[in-house]
Order: sequence, then structure tokens, then C-alpha cells
Amino acid sequence: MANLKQLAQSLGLSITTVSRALDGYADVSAATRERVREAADKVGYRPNASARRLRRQRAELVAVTLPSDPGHIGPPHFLDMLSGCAEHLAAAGLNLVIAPVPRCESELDICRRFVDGRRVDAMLLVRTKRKDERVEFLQSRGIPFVTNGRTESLLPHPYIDGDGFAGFRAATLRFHAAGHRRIGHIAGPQEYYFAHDRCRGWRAAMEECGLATDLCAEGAPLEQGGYLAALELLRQPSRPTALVCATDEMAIGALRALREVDGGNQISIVGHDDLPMGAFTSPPLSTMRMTGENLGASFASLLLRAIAGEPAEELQELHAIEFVDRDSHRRPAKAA
Amino acid sequence: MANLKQLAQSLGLSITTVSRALDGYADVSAATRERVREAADKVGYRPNASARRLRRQRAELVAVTLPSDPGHIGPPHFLDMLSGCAEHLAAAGLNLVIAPVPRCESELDICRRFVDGRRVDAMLLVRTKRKDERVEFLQSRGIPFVTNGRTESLLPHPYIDGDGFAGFRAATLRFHAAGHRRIGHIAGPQEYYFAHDRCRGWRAAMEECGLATDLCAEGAPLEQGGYLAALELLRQPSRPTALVCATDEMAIGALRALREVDGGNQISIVGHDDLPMGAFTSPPLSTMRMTGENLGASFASLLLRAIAGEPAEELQELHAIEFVDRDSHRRPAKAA
DNA sequence: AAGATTCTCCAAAACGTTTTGGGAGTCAAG
DNA sequence: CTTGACTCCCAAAACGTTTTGGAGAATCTT
Repeated sequence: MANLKQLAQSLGLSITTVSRALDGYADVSAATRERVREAADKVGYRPNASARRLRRQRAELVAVTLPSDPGHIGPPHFLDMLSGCAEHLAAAGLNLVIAPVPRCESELDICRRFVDGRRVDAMLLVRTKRKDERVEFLQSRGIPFVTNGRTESLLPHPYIDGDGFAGFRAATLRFHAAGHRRIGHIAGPQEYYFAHDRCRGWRAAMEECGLATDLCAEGAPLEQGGYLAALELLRQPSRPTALVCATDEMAIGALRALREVDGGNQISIVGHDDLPMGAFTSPPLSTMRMTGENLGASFASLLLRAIAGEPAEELQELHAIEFVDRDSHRRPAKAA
Repeated sequence: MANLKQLAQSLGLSITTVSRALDGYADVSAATRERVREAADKVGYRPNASARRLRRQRAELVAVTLPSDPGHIGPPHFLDMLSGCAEHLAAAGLNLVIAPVPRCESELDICRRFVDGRRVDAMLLVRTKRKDERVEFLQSRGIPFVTNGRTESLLPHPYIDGDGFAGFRAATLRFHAAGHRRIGHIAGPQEYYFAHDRCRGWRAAMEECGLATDLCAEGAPLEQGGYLAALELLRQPSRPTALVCATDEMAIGALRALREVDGGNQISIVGHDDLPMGAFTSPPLSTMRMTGENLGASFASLLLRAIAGEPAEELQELHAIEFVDRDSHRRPAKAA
């Protein structure tokens, strides 16, 4: 309700003094400072955010772009992550705005709007592509940002990512150790870094074991994509006995395909993301997930450090992937 | 990069004219308007958001508060809803900021911070309680807001809600028509409007049918809460043969309880929310969901109309609840 | 030809902060 | 008495827009 001028007037002080008193500067006597603070408390004074932002040349805002394709938004914990991130940003006086991408615009347009209108101090990018134009743009503008997922950008940039390569390699080797020899991969769209990374992990393991890498099918990172890709692999003359799937959603689609095919329930399968519903599929879906707790806080911390100017190299977190042992990966190797 | 002053200087025009040209006022000649627009396009001029907000006395922001208790954030479609809402708000020049509530603060504190700092033009409230202090506060401040869920506030306020009363009444009657007589209710915390509303619906149906309303147990709106509440009902001397659960999460907990009890798999059950994982439980969980598509757009529209000053009475949407027929509600009435 | 009207444009005043660059006092030291 | 240091305060200048209230020139009316 009240602004600085009114508050100052009612106290018989100058705007300057009131402002500095509230900010705790030392050049205001302790007595006045206390008097000002009490008065401010009493009238419930809060500085006008827009005015402060204008003067300070800070937006006090961070934006996160949300891909609008339904189902592309990421696992359910995504909202928890955002919530955690926003909470930690708020402690530093920053708010998190969500910026969904309308169908008619590109993610780049959104970035441009936010950056060039000086609406944000930093950005959070999700679902990075190997070659991500948003990253290039933000780098060229010199605006701080953190990505959820790596890219193949030449310049380093801050990110948090799971080590999909290692995770999928390990999962594949696990199948190999269990006696599987025909291990298929259901891959996500390869322009996404995570999908490519996971595919590489599977491929590396296969090559290490001296196995052919032709049992690979790509699909949209959705239930339907996994379903179609699985059908494709099941049509092969020599079927896979195990499937490593890029995401849980695809794995669930693959499970549906397996149910429709003779002996499909004898095929092992593993996904990635640890979707809650995976616990209820039949068989319960073994999966993988990124380690680390309170990811949101990590993102917030990286963002704040990026804003503070820390070099990108020090703001990169690669998290190990852990295996979540349910049941779907335990089918015998020799069946099918 | 550029601001109005520089742009004006480079064109040999005044700031005023450039500003008005870009806003399309009629008092700049079509020729100059075009010239200005081209120049602005070329240098990629975007008005500084903070400056505009200060001058216009609008924050161009809407905040949504997220309860921080994990699991309380609502069904997975919640993020889709937010995303849709943000998208439609963006079309009107408003951005959506998410405001999670840290453990040490109340939702009211958050509202206060946003409202008194003039950080937002409106607020979106979720998980309303029957007596909701946030609603009272916002009403007293006269700031526009829309709630997801009704309240028992005396003054009307804009909301979108599902007709839980009718939905739960209908579901209960459906069980009655199928021959069930001992129909239990697993209720959510009654301080929440939705939980109370659904409970009333069950109770009304029971009374209409002349049945006792003692088979009711309350729990936290989580899997564990449903599990414990179900165990409580199953301990009764005469067990329910059907369960109407306030939420799917609770229903899934109840399913776990049923599995642990002899003959539990003969008990019918229905939930509410249409969680994706409900399709994978065994048996697949019959459920209910609010009708209406693109809820986010509806919220955005109500928010905009509230900001425009439309009276609250015209900004209330009560959506019907539809039944989602899977399998879990089809157990015979005479078993158990 | 004088007055009214219309077209274009602009100077200056906001909006509410934060920050710069002092300006009065007071006190102690030189 | 002067000087310097220190304490406490303040006027004024930003920050970049939008909007108000004209001003000057051209065109139309009478």
C-alpha cells in the first residue's frame, strides 16, 4: 500500500535514509534504523518490485521453458524438481516463471522474448538437443543459464545430467552377464542428447561383448513410440531376448507389444526414469534413475552461481545412474 | 540491447513518437510508423519489461502457490494444466510464476509477499480449504484471484471445481444399484473442500438409500493414508463390499490393503483423479475425473476476466465428474 | 484571409526504487 | 583556530517506459 515516499514523509526522514535503513546500511544510526524498521513493519511496507528491478537492472526472475508437446514434459518428479528449484531461488530473491512453448512458436523465440526484453536474469533449459539452438543463442547473448541435459556445444555450459552412457552400458552388460546375447535397444529420437547418450551406452556394451548392434529401433519418447519400436524388433527373424528402453514410457509401450506377441512375456525389459506407474505394470518394470537428492536445489544453486559469474566448467554435474530392481528384467536368457 | 532513447536518436525522432509508433497509435503518420517498426525490428528492440511494468503499474505476472508437502501437489496432469494456463496467459502478456511454499512459511506469507510487493496482478490458488485464509486475505486486499476448488467463503470468488458431491453420490448409487449395501468411504482430510464435498456426496447417497454412514475412515490424501484407512474399515465386524475413495492415490493404498486381507480382492473399489498409473494396478482402477478440456486455458481465461474486473459470480465453473470404467468396481456385491 | 480543424510530432512528468556524491554537524588532534 | 576524521543524513540523478498536454504546420471552412 505504502511507498517509500509516504513512509519517509511520515517519519520526517528522506527517502534515501529510509531506503538505506531498510537495507541495513551502516551510515544510518542504529536508532533511526530501528525506528524506520518498526514503522515499515507497522504499515507492512514492501518495496515495489518493478521499481527495484528497473533501478537494479535485474529482473529477479528465472524462466524455465516447457516443451508443449504433451508427454514431452518429463517424468512426474519434474514438477517436484521445479518446485524445489523455485523454493531455493526464492530464498535468493528470485522467482521462477514457467514458459511453455506455444505450437506456433519455437523454443528459441521464447528465449529471445525473455532475454531481449530483459525479463529474466537466467534461464533453465530442459530436454536439450545435441545441437541446441537455444544454447547457442544464450551463449551468444552471454546470459547465464543451466540445462537439464548436456549438448554437443563447443563452448562449455552449466548443466545437470545423468550419465546415460554409463547407465545403459551397465544395464546392457547386466543382461549379457545373465546370458542374454540378443539384446535390443528401443531408442528415443537421436537429436536429443539423452536419447543419443543412452543409445551409445547400449552400443558400447554390445561391441565390448562382440555382439551385433542391429537390434535397435527408434521411436517417439512416448508409450506409442515404444510400442511401435518393440513391434519392429519383434518382427526380426531372430528376436531379442532382452530390451533396453530409452524411457519408462517407451518401455511400457514395449510391454504392451510383448503382451500381444507369443512368448513376449518371456522377454526381459528395463526402462529409465523410475515412473511411479512402473511399479504397477505387469511385470513390474525394472528401471534406472539418476542419483542425487533434491535436484531442484542443485539446479537453483547452479543458476545462482552462474548468475554470480562462476565459469561454466565449474557448474557441470554428471550424476550416476542407479538400477531399480523390480522384476521385468529377470526373464530367462534362453527363451523366446 | 537497445532502448527507446537510442532507437529514437538513431531515427531522429523523439522517444514519445517512437513509443507511440510501436504501440500503433494513430497520431503518428503511417510512414513514420513503418519506418520506426522496421528500425525496431532490425535492432531487435524489445521494451524493457521492468520499466514498462513500473510505468503501467502492472506486474504482468500471475503467481500460483504450490503446497510443498510432497505428494500434495496434485495429479500429474497438474503440470499440463499449469503449462496450458501459462501459455494462454502469455498470449495476454502475462507470465506465470510458481511459488512453492517453503516449510518455514505459510501459504499466507507467500500471498502477502507477492501481493504487497506488487509482484503479481493476480493469483492462482490450488488445494483450497473449506475455510481458506489465503482467500480471505486476497479478498481483503481486493486482488484478483481464481481458485482450483471451492471454499466456504461468504463472499463469492472465482473458481473452477469438479462437482465432487454429484460425482461421489453417483458412484455410490451405482454401487447400490449393483446390489452393494455395505459401501465404505475412504475420505481425505475434511478441512479440504474437495475431500469434504466428496464425503458429503457419499453420505447423501447412503442416506437416500437408507444405509448407515458409519463405514467411513479418514486419512492423508496419499497411498499410505488410503492403506491405513482401508485397514481400518476392513477391521469392522461387517466389512464393506465396496469402497469409494476420495483420491486415486488413496485408492491405490486401499488396493494394497485389500491384497493383504483374505477375500479382499472381492471388494469393489473406485477412486478419483484418473491417475495414469491407475490403468496398471491390478485390478485396473476404476476412477472418476473432472470433465472439460484444456483446463489450463479455462483458468487463464478466468484470471484475465478477473483482472479485467468481471464480478466473481460470473467467474465460477463447476464441472461435472465422469466415471472412468476400468475394472476395479465390478466385484460382486455379495462376496466378502 | 481569418479561423477552425486535422495531422504529426514532442517535452516533460510521472512510476518507486537505489545509488552517487556530497553536506552539515561533532569531536579529537595538531 | 584549523584540520581531519567520523557520523548521520539528504538532494538529485539515474533506470526505461508510457502518457499527458500541448505546439507547430498543413489543410479545410467560411
